[in-house]
Amino acid sequence: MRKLKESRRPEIIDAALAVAADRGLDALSMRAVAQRVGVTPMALYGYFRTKDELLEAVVGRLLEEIPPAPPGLGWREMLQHLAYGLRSVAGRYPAVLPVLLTRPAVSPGAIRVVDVVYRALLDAGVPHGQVARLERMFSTLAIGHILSEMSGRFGAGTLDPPARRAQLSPESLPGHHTLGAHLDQPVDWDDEFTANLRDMCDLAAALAAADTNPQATH
Amino acid sequence: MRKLKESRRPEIIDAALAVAADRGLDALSMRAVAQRVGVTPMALYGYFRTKDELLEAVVGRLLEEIPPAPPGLGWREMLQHLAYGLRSVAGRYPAVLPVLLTRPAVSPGAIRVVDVVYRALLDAGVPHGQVARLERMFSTLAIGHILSEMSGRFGAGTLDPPARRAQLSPESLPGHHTLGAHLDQPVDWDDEFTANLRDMCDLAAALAAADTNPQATH
DNA sequence: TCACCCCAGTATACGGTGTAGACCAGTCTA
DNA sequence: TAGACTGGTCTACACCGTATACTGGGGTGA
Repeated sequence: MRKLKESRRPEIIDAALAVAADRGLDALSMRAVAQRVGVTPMALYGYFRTKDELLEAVVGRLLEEIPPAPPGLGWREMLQHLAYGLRSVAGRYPAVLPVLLTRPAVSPGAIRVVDVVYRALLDAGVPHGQVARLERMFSTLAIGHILSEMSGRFGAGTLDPPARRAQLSPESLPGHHTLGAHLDQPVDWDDEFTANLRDMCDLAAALAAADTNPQATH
Repeated sequence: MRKLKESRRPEIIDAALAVAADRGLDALSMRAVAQRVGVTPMALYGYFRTKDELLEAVVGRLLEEIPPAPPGLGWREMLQHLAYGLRSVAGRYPAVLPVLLTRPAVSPGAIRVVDVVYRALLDAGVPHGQVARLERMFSTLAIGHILSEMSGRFGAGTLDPPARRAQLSPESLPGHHTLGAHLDQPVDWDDEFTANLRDMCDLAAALAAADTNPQATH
């Protein structure tokens, strides 16, 4: 089977998304997808050469599911709209997130998303030479945050924070000691995501200002 | 086996790193690690309750390999030292990187690293209530950048940028069109990493300034 | 000296995974 | 009507994480 079939690709991608959505990360197996489609596992290999390839297609579809921004938004709102859209889409299909951070965005849907970010940053007045970098920074942070949050990196691991800190002598962790109770308060990840987003926008604004007003830099 | 043994943990972690380093992350199986140690797979479960727990320990060891910062550094230099240190360690064991972004940092080594960031941000004057968030933002960005860079997300994928853009009608990608040649220039990832780091430090400084000088916000 | 227990490590097995390779029933075409 | 193509099946392989049951040897108390 040199050339891949096209006909049922969308159907398969849908099935994969459905499986990821309601049976979770680890359950996204070729067998599970195949069963959902109503077909033998090996039949999928007529449409995708490997599971990885299927996942890439899933990511493409996922980005296309981000609703397009309503017209007339300011650049901050556009970036917010995109980030929240990505977050909610990712929340529905957490299993494919790692793929998002390790594969180049080559599908048409992905390029469309990148273009929205470019436009927003240009609107913000970020110098042309820095737009691409800032887009990478923005997407890295957004995806990284969502991934960390959903995979549990921001969680407590096997120990809760106080017990964890007790492992080490307090005076060897002056930072933790100074912050004290701040560290034990529960975090609202929605708020944190919003705050990070605001900071990134401020950063873009600062870069824009530094460009039109060079002596203000540093 | 309620309580875990300690004696050979370091040896096992070393073996895991070695396996990941020279056979890739996919080959990092309990069986492979066990073989490296010269023991039966099930013997590992006397030292780690699950594979996940082993991976957490591996992350810890990796962070411990970051050389400690020389004393007397300013907060920007401390953050830089840490970020570059992480980047070079990650370069030695690229396969373990995804683990860094998906497991909580609970080992003593990891906590030490987090503490260094806390101290730097406190030195910078970031308000106590925002230090933890900024640390997460900082680490997410640093790890995310390194991971993206090393896994090829920042690369061109199967198409080079011009060909990729040609897939879509140019007028549907105004951002790409406006940026034009800027997008085709090769990127120096060292420079980009440094620039992102600088921006993050500026962000911290801005938050600190907004705190001591509230009317300057927004 | 002997019996006991503890403990590190082993052996086996279960239910899962991705996927290679051979095969097969229809349908379309020469 | 024979042959090729197409879409799918079936079987099998090598591997995964890990639960359960076991074993051989050293240390200790009687």
